[in-house]
Amino acid sequence: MAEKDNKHEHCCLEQHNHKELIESVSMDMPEEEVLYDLAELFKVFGDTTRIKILYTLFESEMCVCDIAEVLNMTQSAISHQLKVLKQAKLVKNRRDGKQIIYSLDDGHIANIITMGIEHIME
Amino acid sequence: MAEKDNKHEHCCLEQHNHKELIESVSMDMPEEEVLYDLAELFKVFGDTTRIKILYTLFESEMCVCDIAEVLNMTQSAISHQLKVLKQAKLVKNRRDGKQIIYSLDDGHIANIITMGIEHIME
DNA sequence: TAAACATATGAACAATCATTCATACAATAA
DNA sequence: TTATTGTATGAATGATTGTTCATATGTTTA
Repeated sequence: MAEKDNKHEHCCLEQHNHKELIESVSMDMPEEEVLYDLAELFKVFGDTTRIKILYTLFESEMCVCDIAEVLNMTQSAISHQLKVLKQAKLVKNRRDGKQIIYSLDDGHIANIITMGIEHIME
Repeated sequence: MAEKDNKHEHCCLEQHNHKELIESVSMDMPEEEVLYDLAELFKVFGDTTRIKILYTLFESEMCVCDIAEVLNMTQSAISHQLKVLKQAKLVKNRRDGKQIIYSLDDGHIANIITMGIEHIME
């Protein structure tokens, strides 16, 4: 294997074994792709509008227009965010005549949000 | 109370009771401040560098320089992100001579990340 | 068919963010 | 004290993001 480029300049005078440390960390560190997907997922939860949409859909499935009314936002803004939520597989939709009905698409959503609530409540 | 401004233009012809819907949604919707804090928390998880730092600290407490070496990033970049993690109360630190030792500051971290992993694994 | 309705989407803009660079601060060693 | 080491931080920059506006797509009604 080739030498890795060291972005950090040096390191503190090591009483501990750096090689062992780096090895054991990279053992348990997930693949880069998993880390990326994980961050992308949490990014989706990192916006109040999307959190509100999820809370709204906890109540019941709903068409885009209803969500917009409930949250007092434009149809366009909601539609854009629903697309993000759908790409993250957090919501799904179905057509009912002219309307598109959105609903939650994952059982973990409530758990993830609950965990977050528990943390901020200390 | 004054009239609420309607950002959405109108709404789909309502077979269902909008007032009831809006009422029951706003019943279960958390306070704006909670929603904001919640989104801020998930935002912190929404970056691969910070996720990597958390995974690193799962292994053991560590000084800034070690984290930088393990992740092959500059001390400055790590330090900036540790500040974000600390503000979110996800890590804490203590001084040991010249070094600042960082460690995890919350029991929910592993659970939140695990939930995320479970979702992306479908 | 044309008109109305519900939703989706591309472009534009302002706001936010992660990293880099330079430098400041704090503790120890000489 | 001065030099060195470990960390923090402000400014600058390029990249990303949420909303708005205008418009396109798809469905139903007249």
